[in-house]
Amino acid sequence: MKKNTLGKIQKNTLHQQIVSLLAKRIINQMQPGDKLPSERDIAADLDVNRATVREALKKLETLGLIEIRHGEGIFIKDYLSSGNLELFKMMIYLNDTIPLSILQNLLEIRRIIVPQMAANASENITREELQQFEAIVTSHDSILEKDLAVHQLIAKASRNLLYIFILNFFNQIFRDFGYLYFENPDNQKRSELFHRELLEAFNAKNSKKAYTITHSVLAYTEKRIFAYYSQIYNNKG
Amino acid sequence: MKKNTLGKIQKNTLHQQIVSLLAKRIINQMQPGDKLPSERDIAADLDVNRATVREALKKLETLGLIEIRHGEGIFIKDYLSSGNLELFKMMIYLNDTIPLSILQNLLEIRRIIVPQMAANASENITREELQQFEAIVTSHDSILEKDLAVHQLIAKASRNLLYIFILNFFNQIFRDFGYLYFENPDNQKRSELFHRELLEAFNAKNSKKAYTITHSVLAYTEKRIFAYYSQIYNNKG
DNA sequence: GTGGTTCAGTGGTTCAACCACTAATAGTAT
DNA sequence: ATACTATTAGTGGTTGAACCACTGAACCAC
Repeated sequence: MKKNTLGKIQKNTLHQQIVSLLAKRIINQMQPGDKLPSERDIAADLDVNRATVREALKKLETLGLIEIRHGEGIFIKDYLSSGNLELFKMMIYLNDTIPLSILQNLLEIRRIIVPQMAANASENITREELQQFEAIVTSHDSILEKDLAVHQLIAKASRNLLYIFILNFFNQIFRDFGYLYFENPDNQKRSELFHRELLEAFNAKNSKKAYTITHSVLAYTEKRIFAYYSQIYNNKG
Repeated sequence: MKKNTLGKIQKNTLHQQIVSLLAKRIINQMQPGDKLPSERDIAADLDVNRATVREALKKLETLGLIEIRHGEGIFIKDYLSSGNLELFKMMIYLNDTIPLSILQNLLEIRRIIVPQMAANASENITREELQQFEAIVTSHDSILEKDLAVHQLIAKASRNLLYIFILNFFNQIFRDFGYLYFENPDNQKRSELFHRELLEAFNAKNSKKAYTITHSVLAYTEKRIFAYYSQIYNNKG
């Protein structure tokens, strides 16, 4: 079976590896409508048990990448029509770096959604949540953790469940890549300023200001990240 | 929900039933951090095989509802911090009807995102896509299918991958509940008008108009749906 | 043609066993 | 007493073989 020949550290479980393997193969080499080999064939091909393959397939199905039809087989779905954000996230993580275009897409939508979320929050935030906000701002956690916590609090205070789940998506990505952004002290100070200003706006229940402040910091973030990327490309070229 | 000409044949697989069962139990009766019984105990309790339970758990894990730790057990995650939109969707479908508050949340965010998407699309749409748009508008499909297709085309033309995946979320829900909305001829005409107007705006590459038109029809939709709900409540009370 | 039957191939489920990891405990050496 | 190690019980991870349930195609009878 699977001999771990002391070469690599196999941190991932077997079915997780199969998920990555199949996902890459599907996205890069197959077309919607194509039929995958049978579970038995995949298992034999990878030299693993069929149950393990099934667990991997179950995940790919949940992501909207494949459709499993009893008695027929496994088919590639048109994931541009049926894929969900989790699939999008996985596609990002399959590569080592986020392509600039994808990053732009991500930041653009974030800039559209989050300010409105902040505006809603300013109108609905409770006294208790305001205290939590203050506790976050004055805490000594890392700026990344503080920023994530602030955003999560905004989403909660918006009183719109959907905002919470959408923000989870951004936060989960930002948690993995955001440390790079906050290595720059200027960026760190900018976010700390944002937190203080937003807290003020919330205290004043000024939704328009909350919107503007949030939009402003997100625009700043975008500029800085693009500048960072340009720098990389220039150094390479 | 789904319109089936002949009625209700639903043949859920075993592990799908287990997903629903466990999801309901977790959401209604358990708290984040709580420990689920072991896979063996769950299997014995439900009188099914452990492999079947594992497939169900795999799905719940992908949805961000639980965390499975090798050697330790299965724990409820704080899904308000880690759940994704697919979990949100499943929570909707666990009940037979969407609560009005959730529907409001859904429509509100749709009204924020989709107009911007249309504005982007008007600037980036290709000649070929314009022809596809026209083909959709002049086709004889049901208004629901046409509307879904139009939205999907907008998302594609926006040249932002994320819009596509976000729109999938809305479309998948709208596909199941939208037929109700289009039973009303006025709503049907309103959407057909929207399609024609938007096509015009796209042809003129008028992004501002595209935004306004889209925002307008979404606002109309919201009003009609709320009116519909109010009617229901009045009839009941 | 139409409808039923058979059959091969596929996913769905079961069973029993073992592997791998974790936390807690008991035991040992210092 | 303290620190370290070995053991152990319980958990998820994986395996192999077998059978069930569904689908589509080929075939047959009418």
